[in-house]
Amino acid sequence: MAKRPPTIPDSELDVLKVLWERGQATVREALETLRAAGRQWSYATVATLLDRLETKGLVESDRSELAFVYRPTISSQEVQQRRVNSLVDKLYQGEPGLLVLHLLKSHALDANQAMEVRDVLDQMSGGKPKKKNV
Amino acid sequence: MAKRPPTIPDSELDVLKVLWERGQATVREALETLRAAGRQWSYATVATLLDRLETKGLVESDRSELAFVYRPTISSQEVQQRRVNSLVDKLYQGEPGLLVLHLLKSHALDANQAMEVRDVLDQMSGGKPKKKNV
DNA sequence: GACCTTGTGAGACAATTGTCTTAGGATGCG
DNA sequence: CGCATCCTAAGACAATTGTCTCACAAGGTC
Repeated sequence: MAKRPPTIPDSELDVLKVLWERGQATVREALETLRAAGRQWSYATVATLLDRLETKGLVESDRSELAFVYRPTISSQEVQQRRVNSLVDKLYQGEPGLLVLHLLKSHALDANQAMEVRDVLDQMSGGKPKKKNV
Repeated sequence: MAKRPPTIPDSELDVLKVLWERGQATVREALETLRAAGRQWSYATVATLLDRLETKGLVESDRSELAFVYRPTISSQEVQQRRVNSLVDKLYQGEPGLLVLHLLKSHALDANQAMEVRDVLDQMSGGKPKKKNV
């Protein structure tokens, strides 16, 4: 009986991102940040989204002050993890490698990132598989 | 005026996958395939999903026979592309490289795929890295 | 105390998604 | 022909998402 993780719609994700950035925020603070970032939402909309996030257990609120202070209870890493897994399951036969290949083929990495990737690969399978049949 | 691509909900995606696999299918054929794959849908549900996909322009139907024959008008590659781009935009600052790193760090690749990845990397920046502007 | 200002609570309301029911047209068979 | 099938059309209906309106409480201000 694993309760499936709640879905996070786009609008809620935008609000969650603000909380990740600042650590915590009131409705008004989140609103300002979102406005600055181009979202033209009303105060009530942000309040609703935070409320829904709390219902889903993804943020919690400190209600001791007049304006509630919201804090995320889920990390961006965890959300990334979920989204990536879901994508891999749904469109890459559960094979993360296929997604990696797809990404590399359609978007060139800059030199730094390419190097990092090589490093990770090298560390992965112990040493570096130098020669093999080709 | 770019009309944003239609969203493809999970249930529709499942039906679309059947069409990709078989090339085309009637409602009943799709239903059978989905049943075999564990989806316990009614005939009408599959019909509705195909209809919605057609409305969105993602499949087209040949109506010359009694039972319409549906065919996808979008490739799985294209859907993958869209999903990946959206994921990268929303959770990886638009940096595909970050997603690649994340994937490699959390899921080890098998040797073959690792090799493939190296190949792609090598071809990418025309050989070894470590060179400034070109 | 009478008034603003900020906040929350409750819920409206349309679009989308997930799934199905029902009505009626076309076909096949005795 | 008459009836059982199979098919599509139309739409019901609840849950979720995207956004907002309205009413009303708590606190400051003069």
